[in-house]
Amino acid sequence: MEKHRVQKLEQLKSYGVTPYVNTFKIPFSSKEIKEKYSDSDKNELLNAKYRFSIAGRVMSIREFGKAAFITIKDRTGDFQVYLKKGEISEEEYKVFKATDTGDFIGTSGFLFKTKTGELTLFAESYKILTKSLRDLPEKWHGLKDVEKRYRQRYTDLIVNEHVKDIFVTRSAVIKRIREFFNKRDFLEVETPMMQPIAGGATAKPFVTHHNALDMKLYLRIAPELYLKRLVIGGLEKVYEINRNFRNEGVSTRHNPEFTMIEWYMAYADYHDMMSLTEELINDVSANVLGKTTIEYNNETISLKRPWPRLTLEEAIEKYAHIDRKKLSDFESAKQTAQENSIKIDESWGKGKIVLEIFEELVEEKLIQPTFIIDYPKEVSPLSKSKADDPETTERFELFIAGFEMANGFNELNDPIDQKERFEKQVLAKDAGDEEAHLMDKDFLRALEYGLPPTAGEGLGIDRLIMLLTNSKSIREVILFPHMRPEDDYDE
RNA sequence: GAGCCGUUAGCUCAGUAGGUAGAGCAGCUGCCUUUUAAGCAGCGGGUCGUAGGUUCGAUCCCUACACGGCUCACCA
Repeated sequence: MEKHRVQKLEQLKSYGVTPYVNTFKIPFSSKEIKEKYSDSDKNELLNAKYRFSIAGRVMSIREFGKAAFITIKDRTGDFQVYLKKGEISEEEYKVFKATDTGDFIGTSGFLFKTKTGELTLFAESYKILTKSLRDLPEKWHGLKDVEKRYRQRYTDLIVNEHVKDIFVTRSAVIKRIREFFNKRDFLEVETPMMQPIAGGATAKPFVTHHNALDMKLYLRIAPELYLKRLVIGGLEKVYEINRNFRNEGVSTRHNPEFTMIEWYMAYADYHDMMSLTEELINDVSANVLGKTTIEYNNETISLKRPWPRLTLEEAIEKYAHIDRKKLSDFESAKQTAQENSIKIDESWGKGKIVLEIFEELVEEKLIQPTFIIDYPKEVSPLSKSKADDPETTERFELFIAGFEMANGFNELNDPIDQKERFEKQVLAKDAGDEEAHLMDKDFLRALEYGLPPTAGEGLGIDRLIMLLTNSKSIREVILFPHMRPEDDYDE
């Protein structure tokens, strides 16, 4: 706390004025008032004396002698208040003198225009609604310290306008996504965040414990297996927007908890899903940003449809200039990886090696939206195989700006095949692969009742927001990104 | 988990080839009744991230640790 502020707090109390007012009614936001009167004639305003009450946080005070201009800020923007000794009571003037930037004030008066034509409220009454006991960051440079910005997001939001814009955009994007799916007759559902078996993805889960039931629970790594149970139950078209938790490293693209939308659609296939994805991202960008060409990290990205659909091998051939014949069998794939200094593990099969080559040599080059299709079965334990090629699955991933944005596939609905794949995962788990799937017997039972032909997809909301707000780090689009605790802070 | 970089006033940043620190904004005191980075004059403010070490003396050099950023690894 700042001494001079505490002194002013004491002063206010000595006047018999509370520094924390219970309520103050403001019928209109600053923006609403501006929209209505900004174009009004100066003299007309003076004659009409439109009276309003407004409130907000004091961002700056420009004082001279017996008058002052105060800029306050509410959620819709800034508004200027003019205050003149003699036009408010002596006591109110004393309250004004005890005002610091950062305080919330409430004031009533009439509208007028200054010499420079700025719509301003001429104060006839004045109150401090909430006294602020901490100094705001500096007014020109704002708050730059990244650590403080994330830890004290409230401060960041007060002084860095762009930060607020990102989260306004985030909210609008999610709202539009909901509308997109609702319009198409999808049902929004919520499935367990705490799961006895963390399935639906390959990732290390967080573990917790339920005391009363004395059982281990995992924070979910994906909602996938529950959503498919719902399709089995006849819901046919479902989606869920919620958090997933993965106990892995943090980076500019990874936060331990992140938001995904997953949706499932019976009687659709993965090509339908790709088309829907093109439509979704175009719709969201057009409606939220008003455009479908966006700048990201000094690249211009066009969302114009259709987006290329390349198989893994085609992409490697095109972007890494490696003949796909060199990927056709295990030995040549292994040799190709070694020729390109890509480290491979002894346990990997051909599919995993080809995927690794793709990730090392191609992924970052996929700046324009591109679907990579037909992934090896080896790395796709929940996807359906192609009818004419059982080692390849009908699966795609979407890449934009060099990173993975979405992952979708035709859902494996053969319970016997699924059981075999789970068994392989269990073997891998026993061999030390912490990310391998566990056997989920209830899910197999559900599949035995019959899952209609279904395609499903997951799309990373945070990454989509990064793309649409030109944010280089995922922390810029998450209000409270994960941080180590502060060991101490100044009082 | 590894490497590199950073941490100085409320904020943004300088700085000391080792002699306990400065600027602007913010704050305080004056003057100023239409300013908007208001202006003018003056004043106060720092265990220089933490703990050790070297040294007559450390904010500066060394070591460890903490937190953060970036890159890599893991991954979405």
